[in-house]
Amino acid sequence: MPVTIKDVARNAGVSLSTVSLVINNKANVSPAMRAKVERAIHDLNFHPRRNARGLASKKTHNLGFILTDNHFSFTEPFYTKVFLGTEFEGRKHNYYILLTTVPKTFKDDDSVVPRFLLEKNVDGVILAGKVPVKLLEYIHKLKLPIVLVDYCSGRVKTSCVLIDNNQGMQLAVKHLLEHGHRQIAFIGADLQHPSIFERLAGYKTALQENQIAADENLIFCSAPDLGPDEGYKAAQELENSGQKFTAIVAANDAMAIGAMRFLKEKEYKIPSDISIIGFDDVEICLQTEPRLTTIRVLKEELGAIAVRRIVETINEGTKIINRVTVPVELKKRDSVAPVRYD
Amino acid sequence: MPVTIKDVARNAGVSLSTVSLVINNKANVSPAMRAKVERAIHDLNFHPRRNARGLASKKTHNLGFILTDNHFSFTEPFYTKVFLGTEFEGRKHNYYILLTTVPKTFKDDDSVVPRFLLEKNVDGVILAGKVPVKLLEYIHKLKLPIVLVDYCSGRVKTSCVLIDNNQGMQLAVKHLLEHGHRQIAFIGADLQHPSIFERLAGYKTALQENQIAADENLIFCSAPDLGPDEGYKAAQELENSGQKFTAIVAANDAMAIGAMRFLKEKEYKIPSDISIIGFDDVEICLQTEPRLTTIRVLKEELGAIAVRRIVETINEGTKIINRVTVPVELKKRDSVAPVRYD
DNA sequence: ACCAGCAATCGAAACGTTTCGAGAAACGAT
DNA sequence: ATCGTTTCTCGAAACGTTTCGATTGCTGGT
Repeated sequence: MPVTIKDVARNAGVSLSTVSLVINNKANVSPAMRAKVERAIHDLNFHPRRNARGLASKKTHNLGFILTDNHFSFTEPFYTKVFLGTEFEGRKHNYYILLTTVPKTFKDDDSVVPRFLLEKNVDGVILAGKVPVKLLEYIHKLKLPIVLVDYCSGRVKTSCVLIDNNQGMQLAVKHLLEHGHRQIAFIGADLQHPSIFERLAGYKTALQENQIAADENLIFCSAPDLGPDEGYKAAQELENSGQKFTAIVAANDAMAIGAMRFLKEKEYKIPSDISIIGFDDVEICLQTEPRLTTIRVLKEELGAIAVRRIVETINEGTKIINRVTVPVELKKRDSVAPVRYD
Repeated sequence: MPVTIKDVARNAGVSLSTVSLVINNKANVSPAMRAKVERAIHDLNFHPRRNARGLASKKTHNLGFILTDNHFSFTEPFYTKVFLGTEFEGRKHNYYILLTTVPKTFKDDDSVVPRFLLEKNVDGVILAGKVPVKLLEYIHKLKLPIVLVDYCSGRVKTSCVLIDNNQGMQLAVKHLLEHGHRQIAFIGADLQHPSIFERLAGYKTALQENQIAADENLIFCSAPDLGPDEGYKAAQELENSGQKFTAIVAANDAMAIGAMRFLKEKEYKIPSDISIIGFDDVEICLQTEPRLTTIRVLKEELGAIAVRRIVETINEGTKIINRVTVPVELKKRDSVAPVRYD
């Protein structure tokens, strides 16, 4: 019943293989033949089946997108945007994205390995955020192209799409310095994650470049994750520590928002008493009171670049591994004010 | 190189078909044989290829998820959650979800028809929000199972997973009535969308049940979409109209948030001057100032139910069309206060 | 002892493409 | 004219499963 390549061949009076050549835009088919076939394809409204093509060509035209459970729950708005970026870019290249999460304690065990890997149902894999090295090694063994987003592993060499974390945090700190702040606290989390580490590094660099000694007592990185509650607690610790501070930079917006909640509960006025800057520019920043000044990260763009990279390596079979860093910008809003001298 | 069903058959000393029977858990295979085959499968670490299975069985184990461009951009946090609900429930049933958007002016044209439909790469389709009837008819012709989420079409009969909009809005309005409010405005949008229409209906019902005549001058539904900017404008119109009002119910949270922005700019205090209630309970509600009282909708659950329904109809081949309505609850937070008499 | 009926197993075709190598046709150089 | 190339087209095998009908071997009723 459904129209197949056979029907097209018959209708056009050519062989199956010729039709296939036309479909796949291969060279060495005469214009006349091509026209005839295209006519038939159009007349019959033919569309080759993905499954059949996949079996014959060993290409699925799917890409896997993997992140860890905890990244997804704590920083969902961020990674959701990245995913959407892959989805839309994927469509342009005729790829669908299969999304899945893995536990961060991944081990090489069928019950936990993403099904699309077992079933060989993807042509490449994009992984976002810090992912278990075991998983990377597993995928590497499968000989599948890999692109990492917002992470880079020393153990397994892959292409990476990175955020300019260091530069971003420098922008934030310098912005505060320009407003006269000198006691600037940093609240973050697990420094195992390179992105957070880099943000902290950027913080230190910016201070040093302005002849200010980074004070370890103003750095709070004991939180295990990057959620608002962790931000709340970090701000709490900061205040309890008795350290004087006039501004906070947070490792991401979620933490900044949590910190704002704490500060407001304590009757601090933002930004007049305390200035604060986030990182990522998720949508909520526009709805906070005051609206959160932050470092804008082009999240969809990260995903889109990852897709382009992986499609390239699929098509060209090139093994070239590269690393691209996506720039970042300071998005000024209402959570920063000049320091008060009183 | 990769291990196939053939290798398993050889290793277990049985025929291809027997292995297939075991893989698919079919009846009529002796325990002894089953054990032997399972052993071989495990020893060889065999996993059948999705593509090959798909070609032979005409099942892709993919589901399509479609929404319209404008729904996605204006109410992204809502539909993203629904999508995530499908994704996670899909995984439990061994289905992947292929996400795509269509323009709301869909016409039956290859450049716009989702590729997974052309390529016969899904076993069923979930559509969320109001979708073009042309698209429904197109999918219907393909004989694919369809489930609608947060929409129901009179033209094409399908299963639907619905929100109890009417009841939800009644809860909201009654909550305000209990706080003494009598002039309650409704801000919404395009009444062509059944969900919005039902919410408005719930608003009217609640008022009538309390012997209050619904005042058409307090109803603002001219916005084309449901975003914050539309909420802002609706609140503006409301205020410009000169009508007295002490509370607002919004057709969704995004509009409520926009309205709050307007009210704050005009120096109204929320909730002491004006109370406001949203609908959907998206995450931003927790970050607004004050935190937005709203009607909680189980968004992931909507998606999950849709997947279960569609998987049932795929497996059982049943043509049963049903409609399930997911209940809703009032989530009290800080944007409602007793009316002031002054 | 015989046979109907059933359960378990198997062989072969089918699913709808791609791809590879072979053959035919056209061409240019000698 | 002849021959070696190049260009175009085709036939057939291959991809890795599922499925259907056929076959074999049992079971139990007579």
